[in-house]
Amino acid sequence: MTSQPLNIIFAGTPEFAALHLQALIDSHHNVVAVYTQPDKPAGRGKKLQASAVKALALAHDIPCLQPSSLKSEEAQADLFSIEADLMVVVAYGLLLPQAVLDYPKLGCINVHGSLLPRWRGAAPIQRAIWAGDKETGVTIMQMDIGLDTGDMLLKSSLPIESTDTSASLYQKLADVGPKALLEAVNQFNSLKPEPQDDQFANYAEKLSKAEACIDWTQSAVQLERNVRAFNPWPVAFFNYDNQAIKVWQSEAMATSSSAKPGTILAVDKHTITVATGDGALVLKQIQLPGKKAMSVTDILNGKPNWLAVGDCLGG
RNA sequence: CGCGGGAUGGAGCAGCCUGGUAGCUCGUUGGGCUCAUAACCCAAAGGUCGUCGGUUCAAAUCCGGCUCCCGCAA
Repeated sequence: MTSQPLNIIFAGTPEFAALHLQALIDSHHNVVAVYTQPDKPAGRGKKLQASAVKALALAHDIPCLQPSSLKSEEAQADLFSIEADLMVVVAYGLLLPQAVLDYPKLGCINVHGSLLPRWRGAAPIQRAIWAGDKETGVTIMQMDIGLDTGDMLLKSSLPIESTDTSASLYQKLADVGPKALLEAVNQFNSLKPEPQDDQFANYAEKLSKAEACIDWTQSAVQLERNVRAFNPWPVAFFNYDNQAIKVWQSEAMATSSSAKPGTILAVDKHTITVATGDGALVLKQIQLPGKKAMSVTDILNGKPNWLAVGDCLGG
């Protein structure tokens, strides 16, 4: 059962990647080096912040490299000086040139957060929710020069619940992903690479702040998905009283109102119902700038005459 | 030193500018009304006003330090 220990180079950046790195560290394989993006100013103080992957690498005394690109000969020379059988890439954020892909004896494999060929690209998990998919998963693939186009080695799927947010789905995939990765690494030689059928491929475009701004002319069903897909980032929001108000929890309701999209149709103790292009969106948990997310009940307790029936919310 | 908001009974807020009995909307508990209720009426409990220090006869309120939370920007 236990396969030959492999010398592995790991490349990744955020928390999701770190969990995969942890799994490899805990395995009988050797993580000989870690690649991650350069520290960037982040957070409130503009302080340089190390990635989750870097933090984990340092904690385990694994050499950590942070080139801003792998295209330069210099960066590649560093890489080629590391003896490795396999390179594992998870949410790294940098493109790997052909020379890098060819370097490890077993090539480079990638853990991708969707059931390829669906949702190739940057935001597969979020886009699956955004599109209303019923199922998603992770795909382990042999990387090639294209964007998430390599041959698939192993898939693991799971259902998307109607209450799943990108945050919750990340968490679920963070459980499935590392297991699938270990399985793939351990049984690497017996896996049969399966080409992707381009016919079913689509691209998971990166989420943007602009996209999170609620367009009330869209359908309530779509907006409700946006709320879940854009959680925890960038978080769906609307404008009211010169403030950007984030929506953390909502519900789509079928109604046939002729009110202008964005109009508040009803306010009760626990919810605010807003007209959309198709149906109504019931707001349940929202957040004001400078405040924590709170239930509509709490907001209304503090600001009784705010958000009243008839008011029109901006997009 | 990137910009900014905030910390007040269990929750959400007001009060701070113009120091002097801590208020509102809820929740909780008890009672009443009702066929009934998450509705309504009455009553009660519950707060060292984030923390440390300063000014003052007197500080939630003015001044300074600290901790924590959050929005923007990245």
